[in-house]
Amino acid sequence: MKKKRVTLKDIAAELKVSISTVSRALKDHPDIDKTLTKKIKALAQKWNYIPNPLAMGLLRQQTQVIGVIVPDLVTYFFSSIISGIEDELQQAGYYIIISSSKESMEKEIECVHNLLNLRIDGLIVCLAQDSNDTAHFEKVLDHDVPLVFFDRVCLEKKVSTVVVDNVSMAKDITTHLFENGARKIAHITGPKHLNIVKERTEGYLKGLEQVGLLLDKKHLIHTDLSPNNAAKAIRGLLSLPSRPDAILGVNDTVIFATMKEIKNRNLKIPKDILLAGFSDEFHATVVEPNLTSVAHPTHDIGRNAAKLILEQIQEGRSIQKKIILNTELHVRESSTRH
Amino acid sequence: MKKKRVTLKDIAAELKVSISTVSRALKDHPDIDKTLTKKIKALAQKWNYIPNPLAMGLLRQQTQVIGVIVPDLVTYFFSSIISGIEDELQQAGYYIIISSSKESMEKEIECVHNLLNLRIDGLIVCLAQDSNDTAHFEKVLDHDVPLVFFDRVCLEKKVSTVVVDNVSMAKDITTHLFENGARKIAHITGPKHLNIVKERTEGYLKGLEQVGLLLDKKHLIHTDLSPNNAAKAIRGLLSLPSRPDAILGVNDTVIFATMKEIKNRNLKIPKDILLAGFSDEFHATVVEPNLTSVAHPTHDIGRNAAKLILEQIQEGRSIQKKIILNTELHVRESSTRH
DNA sequence: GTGAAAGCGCTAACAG
DNA sequence: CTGTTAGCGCTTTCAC
Repeated sequence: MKKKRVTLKDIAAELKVSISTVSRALKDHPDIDKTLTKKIKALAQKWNYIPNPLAMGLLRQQTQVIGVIVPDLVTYFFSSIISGIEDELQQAGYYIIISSSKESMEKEIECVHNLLNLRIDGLIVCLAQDSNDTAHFEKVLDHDVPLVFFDRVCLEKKVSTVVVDNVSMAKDITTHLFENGARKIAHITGPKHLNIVKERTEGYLKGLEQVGLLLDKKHLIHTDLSPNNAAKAIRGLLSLPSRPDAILGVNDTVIFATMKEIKNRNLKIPKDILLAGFSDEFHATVVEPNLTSVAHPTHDIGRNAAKLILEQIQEGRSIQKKIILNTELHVRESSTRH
Repeated sequence: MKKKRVTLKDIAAELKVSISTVSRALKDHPDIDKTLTKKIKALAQKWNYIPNPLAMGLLRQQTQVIGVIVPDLVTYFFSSIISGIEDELQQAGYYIIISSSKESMEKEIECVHNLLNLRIDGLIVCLAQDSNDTAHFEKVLDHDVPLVFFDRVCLEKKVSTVVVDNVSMAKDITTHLFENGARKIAHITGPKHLNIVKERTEGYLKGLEQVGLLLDKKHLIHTDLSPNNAAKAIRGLLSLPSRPDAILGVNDTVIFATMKEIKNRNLKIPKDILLAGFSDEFHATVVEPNLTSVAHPTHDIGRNAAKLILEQIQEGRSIQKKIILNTELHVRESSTRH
């Protein structure tokens, strides 16, 4: 037996008043008789009345649902950001629907359309790695749906973003490697169109310059972010006549692949090769040796993205803000020689 | 400017026909004139008409949304299960809303109510660790909302579940530890009311019995699943006069805490202590030494839970099925002595 | 073949 | 103070 949810109609019928009276009473409309209000509220309570969000949504043309699109669900970086988004949005009475683009633009486009068709009230996105077109996001803006990017961003002129200072992060980490004795510092990174790749590469180059090292072009490798291709890139690096004595990875996928390859060759970290990355905080202290990495404030990234969305919903108009969050370089065994 | 979504009304007005004609034409109703149908479809296409899910939902009393409640979002085990659920449901045209109970029953109850109030079409749950009451799930059944549990389950008489064979898993792993020389095998596990705890403990005891070891009661520890309390439990174990020479952890949290404590004491794995756990596959090959663990078919757990929900929605009635999926014992360095 | 009308649950302007 | 009405977008009888 489907236990039908109780509606205003049910309450009105029981109390022999009109639906609108019930509706008003439940929102403490001053016009309604206090005693009646009490009676109505009591019954609503007793019958466990909950307004039907579908009806409300239809009326107000809003769903209380925020879409979130991430490249994947299973890495700590993204799941902890989602956790932050959730914490912030749920106390504002919003729900989130999470979709995974699986690092594919095609899938990302599909996700955007699905969510738009669902009539979400806002959209929070981290770009897929091969997302090099913005038409689908323009469409989001066309529909006047609040949009926020985090980490991997685009359309920065029009859309609010939550990011970290990739350039200085990469620069600091590069000079740190130099200070620990590295003279041939390689950088394995991702597709060139991604802002995080561009910025981290820029920081890496600035770091080299600052410590007076020249770039060996063979030491700057653009690959994609998949473990297989990262591994291939690393094998290439390790076979070079000018084998690097330090590797800076663009993210954790790259770093873990790197560690495995280095161990396979019986090279030691940090003795033979220093290792550092932009990583997700969690694994870093579990692997051996512990990994030096830039800790992103993942939970805060999520919270801030959520706040920006809420702000836009309240303001009722698209705003453009850029929030830059602080990171911390966590120096651990993988990059220190004493 | 809010670009209003186009409605049947808009199309009807443009073509000077009635709304119902448009509605019918779009679903290829045989009554409607073929030419008219074509014209209507063409305009709908051109204007990018998408039915409003809110209106449909109100009409049909369904939302196409499935709720998912997990103890947390940030461990690989859960996020990869969610990934499986998503893969299955999205191709069936359903969306998922994920809530995290943060291992708290109170929060879990809140999540259930929130989702129920949202009028979800189904609910997939893994119990929070301190969830020892079922009233909130009875309420789900009362409302005739399809319900499926995975991994940590309850109400098995009435509700469909997706699980693994914990008893034999735990037994196998225990005998495996014995075969690798362990004679004092400890088991650190969680709250007694959880099925996975009960079953794994049972398997552990059966394993001991099979190889002819007697249980040292000090070696079976029930704690909660938090890293801090796990660590405390492990410190206790390691300080015992009868210090164990193998530890079986109930999950990855426990195992990682264990590893750290063992390393802190300068004990070696596997030389001094063997280690094995029920874990989430991913970290196991990243830590040093690689961890022996039972690999859960996480993606499949998710897919199957989703399938069970879809089945119940289609059948229109609550069914009770129990799907037991196979696991694999991945033997790695942490438990082998040669 | 096509249109009019009712209804899903709710709110809000308009009457009394 | 309370009821009536219209309408959010859609489907589905029931008429013609």
